[in-house]
Formats: sequence, C-alpha cells, structure tokens
Amino acid sequence: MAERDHAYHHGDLRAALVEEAAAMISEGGAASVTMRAIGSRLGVSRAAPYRHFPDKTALLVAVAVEGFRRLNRRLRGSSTGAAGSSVERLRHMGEQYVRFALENPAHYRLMYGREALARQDHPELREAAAVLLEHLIGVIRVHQQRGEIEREDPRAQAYVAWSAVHGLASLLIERQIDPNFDVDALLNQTTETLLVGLRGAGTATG
Amino acid sequence: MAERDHAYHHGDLRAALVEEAAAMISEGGAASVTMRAIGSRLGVSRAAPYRHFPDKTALLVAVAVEGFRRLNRRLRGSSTGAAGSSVERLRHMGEQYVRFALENPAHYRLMYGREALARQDHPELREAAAVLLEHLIGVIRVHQQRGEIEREDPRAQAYVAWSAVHGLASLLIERQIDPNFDVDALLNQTTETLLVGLRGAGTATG
DNA sequence: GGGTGTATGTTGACGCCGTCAACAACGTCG
DNA sequence: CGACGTTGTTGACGGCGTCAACATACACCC
Repeated sequence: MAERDHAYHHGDLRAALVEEAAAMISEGGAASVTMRAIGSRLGVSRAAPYRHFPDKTALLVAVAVEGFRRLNRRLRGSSTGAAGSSVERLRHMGEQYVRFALENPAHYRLMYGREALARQDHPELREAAAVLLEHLIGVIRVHQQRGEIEREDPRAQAYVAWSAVHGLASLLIERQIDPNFDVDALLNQTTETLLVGLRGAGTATG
Repeated sequence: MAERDHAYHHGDLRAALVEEAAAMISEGGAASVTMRAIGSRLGVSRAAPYRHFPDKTALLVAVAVEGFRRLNRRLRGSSTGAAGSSVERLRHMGEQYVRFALENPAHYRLMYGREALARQDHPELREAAAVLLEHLIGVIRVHQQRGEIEREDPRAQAYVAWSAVHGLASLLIERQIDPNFDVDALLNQTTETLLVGLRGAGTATG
C-alpha cells in the first residue's frame, strides 16, 4: 500500500483541510461542506479536523481568509502592473474585483456572508478584509494627488467605490441580473459611472 | 381552557407560520428558524408546517417574498410622495432602500441570499424582485425624459443604481464598514456620486 | 536504543435537525 | 348521521456537529 506516505499521521492536515474545503465549496456550495464529507475525502475520520480547528466555523473562516488573500494578490497585480492612464488602473482594479467574484461565487459569498460564519467576531477575517480596504484607499489617494478625482475623505470614497463593485458582483452572483445582459458592458458602465461620479462633484441636487 | 379558540384546527396556520418565521429571523437570524422551534412557538407540532409548505425552504421563500412586498411598498411611497426636485426623489428612494436593509438585516439577507434558499429556482421570489426592478426602471425613465440623467439604456442604469445601494446596504449589514463612520454621510455621498455619475457622462478615461 | 510524553487520529455516543409514514381529530356536505 | 377530505400528531430514520474516551505515531531524553 503505497497510497499514504505518512501512514497514521497525515503530514499537513490543516492545510489539506482548508484546500479541500475550498474545493468542495466551489463544487457544491458552502452547504456541501460537512465535517464527515471533508474527512472522508481526505481519508480521515470525521473528528480529525477538530485537532486543527475548534469547530466548523473556524475552518470556514480559514477558507474565507485564504480567499481574501487570493483576491488581494489579484488586485495588487492589477493596480500596479496595468498600462494606460492611472484612472484606467483604478477601473481595471474594479473589473478584476468583479471577475474574481464571478469566477469564485461560493467562495466570495463565504467571504462576505456573516450568516454562514455565525455571529461571532473573527479578527483574522476582519483583518484580511481590512488589508483590501487599505490598499484601495491608498490607490484612491494617489489619484487624488494627481487631481483625477475630487479631494474628499479618501476612506469615504473607497467605501463608495467598494459598494459599487461589491453590489454588482453580489447581484450577478445571486442571479438577480438578467442573464441575457452583457456582463462586460454592465461592468464598464458601472466603473464609468463611478469614476465620473468620483471625479466631478458639483451638486446633483436641483 | 380559553387559550385556543379553534381548538384542533388553527385557523390560518399558513399566515401564522410566515409571520412567526419572520419574527424569529429578525430576533435570531435565519439559522434560528427551525421547524421544531417555529411549531413550538405557535403551539403546534413539528410536522404541522408540512401541511402548508412542501419543505422548510418553501417557507423561507414565502418569508422572503413578503420582505420584497414590504420593501416595494416603502419604495413606492418614497418615489411618488416625496417633496423636492425629481432627482431628490430618486435620492430619497435610494435612502429608503438602504434604511430598509439596515432595519431588517436578517430579512434582507434572506431576500438576496441564494445560499440559504438552496440552489433551486423560485418563480414567486424572482417575480417579487422583478417588480422592484421594474419600478426603478420606470422612475429612471421619467428622469431621463426630464433630461436629468443621461439617455442610455434605462435598464442598465437601473442595474448600476441598484448595485450601488445594494452594495452599500450589504457591506453595512455584514459589518464590513467601520462602525464609527457616519452612516448618513456615507449614504449621502453614495447617492450623490451615483447621481453625478448618471447625469454627466463624458469620458472619465484619460 | 528503550521509555515516556505529547500531538494527532479514531470510535462511540448524544442531541438536534429536516422529513416521511401512519394515525387521529376536526369540519363539511351528502 | 355517516363518509370523506383537511389539518394536526406521533414515531422513526438518517445526517449533522461535537464531545469524551481511547489508540497510535512520532520526538526527545537517558
């Protein structure tokens, strides 16, 4: 039997659990993740995960944190590497954000779904999300200094921008948007509207 | 024993189930809704609900549909009744949308959470959401005709606007936004940015 | 190198869950 | 007044998360 190198001890069960849970989530949604099922898929008993995570929620939090890391990496690449004007970069960042959500819907849902992750506070999760926000704020500051968008509280502007892309991603994922609609066009129009709104203020009232 | 008027038969158990489930959701989140618990709260056995709903998901769908109805009623009031310019009315509508979500977080989550409602399609739920969208499109058309926002596909503009308010509501509900932040100010800035973006297009690029 | 302690994995059990089948009471209509 | 459909009840089943008791493997010290 050459099937298991480490025999009794798994080697790195913790990492394997997070990886496998992520795979199951993208295959069958968060509901398909069961302590029994995940153990069975890894050739391990149902209670084995409890040596590495206090409960199921903690495991899911680890999966969500890993999701934030991947999303962060992707956004970081698009905000520094891309060509074109700097506003173009901000737009590209928004696009990458929405595409990530569309490519990993169940994972994205888990990252933001407070319901699935119980009512408790999970500091690591909060921090992973905060890193993303801080990065966005930094990018916005740069654009402010170049006079490309209005100089208001960059944190507020970041929240507005985040709301726009998160809202679009969320509605698309939850199939609230007509599937016949051209996603790329809608994405373009969203970032366009957002950037115009951030740049020129004036009064929209009256 | 004067405690039950109808003795064996409940009277209108179906309506009572929807109402009670909604109450439990706002008290303890969707996870606290259990066929056993809801039955017990209504003085009825755990299997009684199955005479009115094929399964638990169907009951939750009914609750979500009721949520959409309430939200619709609220938005309809704010888009026709409010004072001020007509753009002011659109802004007010966005505000009411977000406030509804903040006042009924668990209910709102249920309305848009595809996860909780399984993977199936629920026509009534889809239709309830569609009514909301159609109303928004109608309001946008009116503003287009008055030249207050750019004349593009009103459906696309509706999606953009919906994304903005849904995103903000969602981030607030899931506590992704610094609680020290002034919600009213953020809400104002979101609607402001959105309206400016919808009104003046030009090119944000370069 | 043998013994010991700790980390890791297993098994059995518990209570909760959604759901179904079989049964019972109610109300209605001939 | 009797037959019947509707509505509610009870018992049971399998699946779930989790805990306690037990077993194995590895690491380290003499």
